[in-house]
Amino acid sequence: MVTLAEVAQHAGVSASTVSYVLSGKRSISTNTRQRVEQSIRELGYHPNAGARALASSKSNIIALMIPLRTDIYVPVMMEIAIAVATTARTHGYDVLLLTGEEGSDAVRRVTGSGLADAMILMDVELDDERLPLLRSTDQPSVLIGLPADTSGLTCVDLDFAATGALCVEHLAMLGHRDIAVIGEAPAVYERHTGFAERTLDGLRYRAKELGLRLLHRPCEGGYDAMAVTLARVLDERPGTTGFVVQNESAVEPLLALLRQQGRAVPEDVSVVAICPDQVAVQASVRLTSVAIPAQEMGRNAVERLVAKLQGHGSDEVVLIAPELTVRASTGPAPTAS
Amino acid sequence: MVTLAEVAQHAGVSASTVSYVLSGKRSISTNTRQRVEQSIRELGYHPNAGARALASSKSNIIALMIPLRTDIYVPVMMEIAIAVATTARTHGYDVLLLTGEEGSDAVRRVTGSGLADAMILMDVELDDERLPLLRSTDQPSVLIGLPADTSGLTCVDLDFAATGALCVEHLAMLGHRDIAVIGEAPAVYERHTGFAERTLDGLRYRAKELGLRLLHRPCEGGYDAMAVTLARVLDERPGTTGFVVQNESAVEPLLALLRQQGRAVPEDVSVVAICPDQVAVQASVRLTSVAIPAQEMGRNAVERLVAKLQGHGSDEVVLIAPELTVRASTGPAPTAS
DNA sequence: ACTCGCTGTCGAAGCGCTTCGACAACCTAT
DNA sequence: ATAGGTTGTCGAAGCGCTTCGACAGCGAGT
Repeated sequence: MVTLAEVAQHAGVSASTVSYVLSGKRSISTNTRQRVEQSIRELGYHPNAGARALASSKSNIIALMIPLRTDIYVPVMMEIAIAVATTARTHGYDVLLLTGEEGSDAVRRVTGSGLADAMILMDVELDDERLPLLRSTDQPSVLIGLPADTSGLTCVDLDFAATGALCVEHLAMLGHRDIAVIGEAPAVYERHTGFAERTLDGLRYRAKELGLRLLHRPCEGGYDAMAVTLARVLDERPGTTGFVVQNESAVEPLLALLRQQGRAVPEDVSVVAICPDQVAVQASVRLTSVAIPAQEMGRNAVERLVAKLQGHGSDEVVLIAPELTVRASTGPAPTAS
Repeated sequence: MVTLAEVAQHAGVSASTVSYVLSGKRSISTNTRQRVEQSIRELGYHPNAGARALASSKSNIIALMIPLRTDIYVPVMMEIAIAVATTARTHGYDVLLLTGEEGSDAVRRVTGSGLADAMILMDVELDDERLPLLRSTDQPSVLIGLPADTSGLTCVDLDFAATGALCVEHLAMLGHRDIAVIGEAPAVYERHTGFAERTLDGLRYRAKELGLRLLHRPCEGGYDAMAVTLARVLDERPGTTGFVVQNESAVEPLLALLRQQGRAVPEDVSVVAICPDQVAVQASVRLTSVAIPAQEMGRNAVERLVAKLQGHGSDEVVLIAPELTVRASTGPAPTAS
């Protein structure tokens, strides 16, 4: 293992000079810098992370806490995680992967040990147990998702309320009056995951404003669950012509079931999905959808965090505006009678 | 921030004693130990990770390199990652998330800087650029996946060759003679991803042994791509009655298309999938499938790695035996006219 | 010519921990 | 009673780096 001291010796300068070449925190003559850089290359020097962390009390690591659960759309999580990792790298940070399993303990461990300089939390619940800790520590953090009380916190998320509103508006504009919402699994609502509830709020509020009838049913996803849910919906509201689907694993089953029942999409019923674009275009009917901007959320979270670590950057809530892309699954409501 | 020295002072012992209480590397009297532990609790002490890493030259971190690409089944990757993270924690390790983006550089960076003690690589190609580096360093590593040459490496993977064979056998036993394989996206084969090719080898070898006809077609996934692929397959081999699907995003499209064409599953055609159980049971027809044991792979990889870090544990290739679960998508071949 | 203020470099002091050797205190075996 | 072995504790060195203050050298301003 090559050390700073060896590089210094090889280049004929002091250790501190090498350090300054590396960090750029003091000016170094071009000549010296080149000599040092040459030595670094020749010796294949890599600064030791532990020593750095100890001396500078900075680890250059960002902790990312991902949920253990797999009842919410996994590819979105993965995409966010990857976006976080790659964006972090462009800022010189590495990413430590924590699973939600440890909960608050993980937060304590990481902040306490200086393992990471900052953290990003995903899958935040409305009243998350980790929040008090986050507020009381001086370690910067960013949440992906929105808790009930955002005071003193920085959050990045899709504006799910606006997303809900947008879906309703689109259907309303096309003349649909009876709308059914196929939601996430019941467990997601039971644990008060913000995004699901906020979407629902947006849907309901706008539906009321526009005078539409709205029926919301959680759904586990998969064919069997969807079949049961759809049957119930059509039983209660036979006139339903518009669907909003928020559970990606219910999308395809819904389309198949509708087809099976002889209801054409989009001639008889319209379907709007809230899902990643990839899902929307790969479905059996190209879906009109509001995309979940996973990459942007991940990137944004890191950028906000880095800003905080550099001193500028303040607590704020960033809501990404939803965008609805019209594809082949929505059309004018069938004229009644 | 509380330091070891402060704990020592509070407990009335020396710093080294506290250290030994923490590590258990020397015997400590019950009395002293309890006093120290009490102080640790009272002061809320957390050992500083950087200092620890520097002094012990161990970071207690395992690096996990995941692929950036999203053309292979993402939930499997995620499940592996989560299994790695949770298993690592039970052994006292944290996980550093690296994306494939940096390639060999990441390996160099991590080993050179002592950021991690060991690493796990996913999505290994048959002739991976990172392998020479891995062989030449003394840092322990485990691959999830199988390169062409495994000498000097530890690998964990599902036995995909056996998986292919198993699928063929199952269909053969049911009387199917003409089998079509719907594979991963062409890009996956082009970059020589081991698992895809090994599955194919297993399929072909066993098909030949059993005297079956086999047709393999890569497929991007999604409805449109699957429609084209299926049309070609049925055009070339109209007598095809058995399908093996390895691309999870082609499964549902295939089922829908078959239904659409009036081919009943499993009465007219049988479908075997290679996919996680969750996908198999959520499909529109409960699928006979060989499960991809993501959790087991992640756990196994970590355990092997930890063994290596502790000195025991040697290079070896662990192939997990495939298990085929019969569900509702396979049945006897229709008697030829 | 003399001071002032840069610029570029160095030395030394830690950062908080692990670990080695030393050693006092005690126990056991002779 | 003495040598030998345990057991529990301590002090000090050092892991590889960052960073602060010091200062030599030099050009510019008066």
